[in-house]
Amino acid sequence: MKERNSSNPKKRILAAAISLFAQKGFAAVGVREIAAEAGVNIAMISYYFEGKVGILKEIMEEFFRRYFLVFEGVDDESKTPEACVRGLIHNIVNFVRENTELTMVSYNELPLDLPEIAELKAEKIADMIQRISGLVLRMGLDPKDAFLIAVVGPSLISTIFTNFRLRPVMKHVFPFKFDDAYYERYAETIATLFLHGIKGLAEERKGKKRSTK
Amino acid sequence: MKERNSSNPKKRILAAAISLFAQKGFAAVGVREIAAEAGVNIAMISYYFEGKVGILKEIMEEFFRRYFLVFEGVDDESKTPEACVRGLIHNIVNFVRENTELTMVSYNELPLDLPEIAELKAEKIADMIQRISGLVLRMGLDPKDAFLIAVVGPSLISTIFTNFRLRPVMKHVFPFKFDDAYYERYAETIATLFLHGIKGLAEERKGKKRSTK
Amino acid sequence: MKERNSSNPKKRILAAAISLFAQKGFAAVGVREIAAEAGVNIAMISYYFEGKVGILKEIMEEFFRRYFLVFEGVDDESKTPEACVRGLIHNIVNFVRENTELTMVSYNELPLDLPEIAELKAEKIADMIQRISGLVLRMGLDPKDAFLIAVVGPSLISTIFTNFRLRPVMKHVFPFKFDDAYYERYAETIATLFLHGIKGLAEERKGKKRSTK
Amino acid sequence: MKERNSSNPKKRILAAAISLFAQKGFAAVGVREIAAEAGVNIAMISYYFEGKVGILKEIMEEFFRRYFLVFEGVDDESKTPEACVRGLIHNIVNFVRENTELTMVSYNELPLDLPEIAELKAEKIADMIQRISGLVLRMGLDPKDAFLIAVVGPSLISTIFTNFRLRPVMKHVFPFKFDDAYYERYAETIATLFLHGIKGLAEERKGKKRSTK
DNA sequence: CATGAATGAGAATTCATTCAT
DNA sequence: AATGAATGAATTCTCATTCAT
Repeated sequence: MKERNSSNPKKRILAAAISLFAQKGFAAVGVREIAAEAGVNIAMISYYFEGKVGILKEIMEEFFRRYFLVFEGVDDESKTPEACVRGLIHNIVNFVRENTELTMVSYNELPLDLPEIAELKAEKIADMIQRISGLVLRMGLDPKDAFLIAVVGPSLISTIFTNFRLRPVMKHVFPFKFDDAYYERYAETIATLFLHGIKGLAEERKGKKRSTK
Repeated sequence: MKERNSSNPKKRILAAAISLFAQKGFAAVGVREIAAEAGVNIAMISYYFEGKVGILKEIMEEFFRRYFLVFEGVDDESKTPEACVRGLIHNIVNFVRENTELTMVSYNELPLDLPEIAELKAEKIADMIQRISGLVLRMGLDPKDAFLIAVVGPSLISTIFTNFRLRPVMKHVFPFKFDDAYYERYAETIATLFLHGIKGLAEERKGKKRSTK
Repeated sequence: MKERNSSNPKKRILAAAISLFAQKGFAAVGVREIAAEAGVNIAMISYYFEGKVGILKEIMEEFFRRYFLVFEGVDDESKTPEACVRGLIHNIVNFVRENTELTMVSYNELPLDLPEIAELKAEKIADMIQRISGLVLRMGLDPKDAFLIAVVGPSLISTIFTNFRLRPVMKHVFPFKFDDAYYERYAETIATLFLHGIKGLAEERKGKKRSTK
Repeated sequence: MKERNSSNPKKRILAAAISLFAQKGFAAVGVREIAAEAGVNIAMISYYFEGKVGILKEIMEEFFRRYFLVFEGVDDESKTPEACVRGLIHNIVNFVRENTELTMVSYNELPLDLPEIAELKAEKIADMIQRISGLVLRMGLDPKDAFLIAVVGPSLISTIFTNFRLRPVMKHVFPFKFDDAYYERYAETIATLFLHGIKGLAEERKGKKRSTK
């Protein structure tokens, strides 16, 4: 992903930081460590990023920039809702697969209180929620039912992200081969899980409405 | 939960640390900050916990100790599998609700590479997986299908935990009142979501088996 | 020597301190370490010795008290000077052998600037020099020749003490068995070395005096 | 020796450390004290030496580097053994005179157990013993008699080193003027002492051999 | 652009000592 | 006589940043 051996020092710093942040968390990594890993002088970090948090900002912006692309073109009117959801899930799985460390850095830091990035986070999160909600709507849930949307959307995302997030501690317990076949089957499985789940929710909802009439 | 105004200094340190770690992450919190928040001398941290990581260790051990209790008595033979799962989900939601910060500290640090707690994590994770898997089995999935179990179990847990984990950034977007009614409905909702989802997976599985015969 | 398993806590502290100071030097040993080694509560050190330096003071006083006994009764008029010197050297070797750690602690700290024990050191050193000088005199050197006495006395002492002092680093280079036979031969050897050396000095001295007449 | 007012911060740190270590011992000196004495920022100590023991390592390496030079060219075949020994003793006395603090720091720390420098010490000691032994051999002792060599060599060295080592506590007792004349006479005196002593040992040895035949 | 040196604040930890019990 | 808790200062070391070159 990020070229670690690039001749571009800024890219090397970014690549080193992503790798180290993903492994240890932002706060636990020092600039000296990043500079050493990137093969760059320490002063270059302030020069290019105006400090350590500057790196994190660029990382998170890059993450959301790429992440949002996943939602482009998914909501295709010509396809059935089910096909849309299956396609989206495949795309997200593939996205995280191809941007694992970038995603983990951003996802791990999301709930932590770091004043310097609070604004950035708020802005991106609002954007993100809007996109995922739009899609869940198409899957048969009543648009007026914000609650279900607010439950199902994050549940789907957290399911996928957490699969990667806890990989380091889980891999010793679940000895799967994480190859193309695994991810193909994984995406299919959670698509089935959520599509049936959503259908169940929608039916139950209808039943309730009728009974309350 | 943890008494912040306890006369017991060790408990005060633990309470202060849990709160600060949950807010900023373990690495971003200093011992001076903890000591100040707990109203104790800095040296007391080494005295009681033998260093900063000692606090985290006790926190994680306490988390898992309490967390494992949730699974006790859930697998009741006299109840239907559906009732068991609904009960478990309620219990987990209530557990996280009552131990939010404790849970978040442990859950946030889980994927981060902190050598001093690697062993502790590995041990607890293995235990945890075993318990959750046992329950998923009862819900109608074929015991031989380790893959589905390895997908559904973590998906359920991550859904609940992430609901709390991303609360700080989400609360501005979803302006619900997080009261008893909310949590009641939340637990019911994801119970329905997963029960229908699992049923869907089980049926699809049967269909495949038959077609491959 | 010092009973490590004594029921007397003060003696246990002293024994532990002597051992640790001898190994690492006074400044490098902490009171907690001493207390742990002695199996005693930390507060007992202040209670019995009024602080860490108090232990060192008692150690040095004990060392000099025992060391001075070696010189008692050595200067026997009925024996030849040579016999006196040989006897003294044997006694010193045996003394250091039986009080190795006690001696090393005191001897190692001797040149270091520790204000609290400066007075103690000055007092004991003056006493010590007087005793050794008296003996060197009997060995044939002119009493008026303070210079020779000031050279030979310390040379003899430093030879013996350093043999023990550098034992830890030397033992890998000189693989002797440090048994009774070794020490017997060692004492004989340096007695011969110094007796012949002193005789040589005395003769040269006479020659010079004559030539300057 | 070490320029204390050098513009080179590393040299200033080294000079300050040597002076303070010689006075109080390695363990009793803090890095803050060294930094203050050297007029540099505390962080520079880690920057240049990677910690406090790093300073000691460089000091000891520098000591041995210089000390070994003293033995170069001493073993001159064209001179009598006596002349060689007298020359060596002069050289050692002059060396310690010109490198007093450097020597004292190294010599004082030699027997103390400091794990970080254990390897360095072992290596240098082995080297040192070899050099001194080679010279003692030339003085008439039987090369097969390792015991005598192991006694006489260290005795000579410890005599000279201890003369400097105990200077601080001795100077009040022996009110000599420590000028060129003193050191000249001092070197001559111990040369005579050891040359006659060794001759005595060699003769006695021969006598024993004959009597055992 | 890039570097090595330098800074001052802050990190975690340990120190010897004292206190109430 | 003895303890465990507690203190405040001091320990070494590392932090992110900046500067002159």
